[in-house]
Amino acid sequence: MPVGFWRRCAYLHRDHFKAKAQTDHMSLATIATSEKLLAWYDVHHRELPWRMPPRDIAKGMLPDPYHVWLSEVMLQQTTVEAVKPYFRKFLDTWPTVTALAAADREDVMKAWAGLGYYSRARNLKACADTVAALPEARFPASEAGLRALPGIGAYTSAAIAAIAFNEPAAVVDGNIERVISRLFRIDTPLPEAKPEIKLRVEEIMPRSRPGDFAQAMMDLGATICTPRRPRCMLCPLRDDCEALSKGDPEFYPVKPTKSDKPTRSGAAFVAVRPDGAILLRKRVDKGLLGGMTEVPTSAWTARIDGIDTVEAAPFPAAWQKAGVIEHVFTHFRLQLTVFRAEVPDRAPEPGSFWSREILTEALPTVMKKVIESALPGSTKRLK
DNA sequence: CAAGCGTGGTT
DNA sequence: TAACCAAGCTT
Repeated sequence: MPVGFWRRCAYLHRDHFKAKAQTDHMSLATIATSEKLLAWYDVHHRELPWRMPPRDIAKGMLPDPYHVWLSEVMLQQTTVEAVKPYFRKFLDTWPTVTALAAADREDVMKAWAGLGYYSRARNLKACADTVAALPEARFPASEAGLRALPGIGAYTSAAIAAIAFNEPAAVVDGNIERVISRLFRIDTPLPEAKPEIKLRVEEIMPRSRPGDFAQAMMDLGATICTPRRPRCMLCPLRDDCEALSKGDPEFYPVKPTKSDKPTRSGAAFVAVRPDGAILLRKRVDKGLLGGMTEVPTSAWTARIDGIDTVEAAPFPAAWQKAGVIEHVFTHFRLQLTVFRAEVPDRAPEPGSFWSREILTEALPTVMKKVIESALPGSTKRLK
């Protein structure tokens, strides 16, 4: 290939960037960075059930805002692999936001059971109800409009606006905080560094492809610019990364150390009726496991040697110790001593109910552990 | 604004 | 094993 060919290519390349800088109001350097990222994304993007690939975005298509919203709420502090089956189940059961608004709240909680952070499920339903009542039952098409809805905060509103509505919103999640703090070697610890990170994102964000750019940054953070042992040799931004040039990308972002979790303990009671039904009750609609279903338990004390005896039982019965389960929540560890009793049919106390459909109840994982320890096999779906 | 809020996977 | 982490929001 003649030398002139390559010179011409380089020239056209620069010309292309100059044109982009004009239309996107960006500097040449930041254009170069974001163009490298988008070129990488075009080839290496992840295929995800809720995602419209860049080739279709390029044709002018946009993903369904309902799909984007549902996936974004599910993905809050939750891994992609954990979300996939829930996303499919929700879409199968409630194909539109109108369908979700028409659903029973209890059915939504049951479908969310196991995914964690249950305020998300309560807010999801409240948000669906709100959107369904809007003209034409459409999601607001702006970041500000979305931000006002329950369960939609700074990140999610920007993400939906950029991905589903092509609005040039600055999307900042945990991945992007990591990528940006390394790229610009930001020594300010989180969360203090958030405003600076957002400014940097606004700087390098190409106005032409806001949704692809946000997802490209997240894919880069998830697959290349990982928290530990980042694969910098494969990174499309390796030549621009200040942390890499100094040799310490793994050091970023700077975060305060977390204090260790205390342990709480208590007792849980699995009452089994002759027909196999289990006595359950509903937790209040706020706080830990709010709105979810549980077996009767004692209070969970801050002591490891707390109330773990039959004295805390909801009613007298031949309670037998069935085991001890441990569970780790966000801010404490829980140790529950599990008691089981075969009991004759009895009227449940107010707020309690008998259930033979354990598999479909809104039982959080900790309660499935409790029941499983008392009645091995009862929470495992045969398949 | 710091604390509260789940769960499962990785190191 | 314990620590750390994952597409954060609410109060």
